[in-house]
Amino acid sequence: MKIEDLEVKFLKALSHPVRLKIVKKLKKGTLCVCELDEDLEFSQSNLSQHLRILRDASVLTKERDGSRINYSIKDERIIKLLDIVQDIVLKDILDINDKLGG
Amino acid sequence: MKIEDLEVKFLKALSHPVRLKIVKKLKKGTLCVCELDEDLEFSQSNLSQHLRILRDASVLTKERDGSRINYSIKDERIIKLLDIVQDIVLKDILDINDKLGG
DNA sequence: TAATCATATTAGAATTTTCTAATATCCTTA
DNA sequence: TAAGGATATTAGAAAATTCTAATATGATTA
Repeated sequence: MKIEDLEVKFLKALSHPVRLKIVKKLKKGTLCVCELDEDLEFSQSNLSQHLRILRDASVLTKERDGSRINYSIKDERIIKLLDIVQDIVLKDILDINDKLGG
Repeated sequence: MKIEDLEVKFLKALSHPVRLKIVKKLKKGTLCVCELDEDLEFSQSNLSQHLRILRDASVLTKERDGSRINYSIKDERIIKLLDIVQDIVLKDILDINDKLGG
């Protein structure tokens, strides 16, 4: 697989409301699937599918701990990356409000 | 629209091989549509559609110059962001090769 | 080792995205 | 103002993604 395809795969993994929420939850540290499942409003199998997509794209890693599976963000720079995305989007909202507000 | 939706929209815009290629082409600076059209292997209307998606997601901005339209990256941090994505993916490839190679 | 808890996989329907082809718009120049 | 060049829009078919429901796997405990 070419580098560009991997980049697209990586970005695509983050481009989903549920998956982005999952990754944000993990910014503070490792969580098991059961904890991730808590306030996400959809089925367990769906969560599992999203986790697989995030793993396959190298966003998350998993590790077994007894009967539980712990997930964590694979690379610290992913947190930085999400912060940049947030900044860009926020700036954009502010710019729009400026133009509307006068 | 909520912040998270905008973040997803932004990331989704970048998550397509053609669109990522377009944005990378623009890292060096502004280009008109005709220049972007050059070595991209698909129809003009399709290119135009991708450009709209990138605009709508605040990745690019456009500006008219006579009969031409120039596109550029809206926020410098987008370049930084793409570099981080590349680094993460590259590191991942190297790690995998390490494990395979011994 | 049977039962149970935690997580993963599969199949297929529903939704969304993408592309092509046709057409429209908007600027420039003759 | 007609013609041509540059870009955008639209409709709809094709392809990809997402979700649900059912089932499977794997570890723990009774």
